[in-house]
Amino acid sequence: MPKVTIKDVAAHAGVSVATVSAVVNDADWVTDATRARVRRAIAELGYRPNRVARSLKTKEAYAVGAIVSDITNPFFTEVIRGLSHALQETDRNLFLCDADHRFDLGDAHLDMLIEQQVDGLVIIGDSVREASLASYLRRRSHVPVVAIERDYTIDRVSCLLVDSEQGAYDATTHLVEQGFRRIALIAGPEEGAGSMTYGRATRTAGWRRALDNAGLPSSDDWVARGTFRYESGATAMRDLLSRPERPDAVFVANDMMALGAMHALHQMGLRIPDDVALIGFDDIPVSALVAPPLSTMAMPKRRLGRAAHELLRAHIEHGPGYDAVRRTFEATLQVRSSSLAPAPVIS
Amino acid sequence: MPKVTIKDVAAHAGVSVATVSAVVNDADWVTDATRARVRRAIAELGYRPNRVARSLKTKEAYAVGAIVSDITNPFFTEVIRGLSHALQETDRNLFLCDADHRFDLGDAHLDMLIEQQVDGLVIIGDSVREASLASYLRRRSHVPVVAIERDYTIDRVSCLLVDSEQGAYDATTHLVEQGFRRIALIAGPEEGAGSMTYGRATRTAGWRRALDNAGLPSSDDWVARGTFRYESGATAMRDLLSRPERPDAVFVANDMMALGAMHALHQMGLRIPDDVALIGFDDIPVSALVAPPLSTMAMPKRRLGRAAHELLRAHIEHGPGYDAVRRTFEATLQVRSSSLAPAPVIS
DNA sequence: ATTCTTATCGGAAACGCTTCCATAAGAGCG
DNA sequence: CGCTCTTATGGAAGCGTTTCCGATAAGAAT
Repeated sequence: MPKVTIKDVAAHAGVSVATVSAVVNDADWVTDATRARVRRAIAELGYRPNRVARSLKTKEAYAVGAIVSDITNPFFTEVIRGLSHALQETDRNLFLCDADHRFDLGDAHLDMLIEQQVDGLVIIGDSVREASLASYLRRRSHVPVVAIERDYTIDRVSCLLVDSEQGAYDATTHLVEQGFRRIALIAGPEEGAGSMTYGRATRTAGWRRALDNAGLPSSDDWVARGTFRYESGATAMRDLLSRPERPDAVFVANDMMALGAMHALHQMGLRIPDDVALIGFDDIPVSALVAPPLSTMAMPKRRLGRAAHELLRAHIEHGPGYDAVRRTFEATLQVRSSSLAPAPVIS
Repeated sequence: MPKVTIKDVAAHAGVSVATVSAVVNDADWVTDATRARVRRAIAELGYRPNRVARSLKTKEAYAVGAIVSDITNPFFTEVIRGLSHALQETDRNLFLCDADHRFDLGDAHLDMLIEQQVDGLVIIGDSVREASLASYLRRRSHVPVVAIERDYTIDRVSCLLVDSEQGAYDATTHLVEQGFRRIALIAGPEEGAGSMTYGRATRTAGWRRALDNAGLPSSDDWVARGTFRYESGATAMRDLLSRPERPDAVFVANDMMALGAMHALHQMGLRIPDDVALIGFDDIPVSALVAPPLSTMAMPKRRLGRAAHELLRAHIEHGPGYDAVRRTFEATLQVRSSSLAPAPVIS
């Protein structure tokens, strides 16, 4: 079965290729009679339009590219699911690239996606360096770009962020309200200085504001640092427990580390939340599954994905010269057992 | 900046488009001098070849499509990572589609991928019905297809499977060796009859063989069924515990359900493995993180992804008329705390 | 009956690239 | 020095679409 093209259909239906194209694209000038004839020919021959040829002509790829910093991270896959669904509804394909935390891979993928003429780009997490992206956008076609959970200060790049400071504040305040008084923090990598301005970096600020607000201490004696990965959470927890004064609660900057902390606590025979309470950030699916279920700040993951698509579509339709958008979403408190006051026993 | 095409480069370098094409594609007949000149023109203009145009001419998409039944499932994302990396090395793109357990979505994606002229297809998990795939392959271009963890009996479709029967046998035998005697099973959906022949379906067979082998009972009184999802594991566990005789160990057909079972056990105040031991299947990353760490049968996830790519590439290069391959991988026992004999206390 | 609209359709160019084939210029040869 | 043979390069067709514009036919208007 040699591929059947629009010409074959035209011949089979006894019309011109222009006409076939018209009925495929729902042009309004085709007679019902011929339309039916063409439709029948299409069905009989099993014709499917060739998107590649169409793209070449229309200069639309009917596809967007996405680069994600870590496809095995549950947080990101939820975002991708949201994006993917939205895309599917507008009949667009998704080029998905996994950078696996490697910037060189991210750059390589960026290259390919541009060559692939995608009509939009979404960057999820920290997968592409600011400099790489900026230089691409400057010297090459300026495709619309929207970033999720990554804060770029590049012209024409829209950013979808989560209000980490406020989220951290809410999480910590929740701990305060539950009666905890020695509230430690397991933060992400050292911020400030030359480091990039993640949303996450400000989680420390939110924690501090909440404690200041409650008249509780927020000195560096109460903070340990991790790398956002599971193991580093365990290490940080052990670090915290080895200090002179033991915390009775810990706010952890993301769930993966909180899970690690939980593991360390279990190992040392400490109970959660009775001995040490815990609250995380991200609300990855696993967090509800561990014992005890982990309290956390929930992010609108699917919505982030969908929003990225909507923005992209708006940018694409608007053509060059749109205004980059910068939108921040709220994280909402998700209370589970790990952060509850020990006094009134919860079943 | 209007897009710079091969013509612009040719003009700028004072050569023909054919020559530019030749140097881009590393043809061997170009003089070093002109090659250098063209290279410089390319650099100065920031030219990047248009893959769409190239694809139209060469009839190669330089991309493969993948349809995954659930992108939020950690098992699948590991497979995808393997696939993605392999693809990246051969300079091919990945169209990734999430079917979200919906066959209609899977079909829709199949449609788009075919229109997109991908040069290969990999189907991960149960995302596309056998009938849909068969009809596509019959009536349309026969692109190479390789399925992972899904057993198709379609001509020209290669399958990469895991030896579930043997894995289940090993898992159950491990339980026997640890001294457990009342070993229950939480299986997947009802098999046999008209249901499709998952690799997973044979996990029941492996469990049974191990018990028969050890002279232990393997009647239906010891088996509960789930849907491979977390909640169903909890339900099945409660079901099992409500029966006259309580099991002292359970082999669960996948980790997600095992996690659910674990949750149910915790809720009822039962200890693992002291009261009931547990072993799962898949070795998703979370399994190492829960308390107690879950024993499981590890699958070569990344290798599956890479193998899919290699097969696909072989099929593509061989052109039509290749022989479909059917390869099965071994699952290996991953012992953690959840399945250890309670007698000698483990730290 | 003639002209003018209007609705419906076909011809053909173009999108950016690859590739086959022709061609021009040297090189080698008797 | 004319000839062939090689080597480097350019011309042009064509991949499967879309789309502009012109052609045709039918009916309306005169």
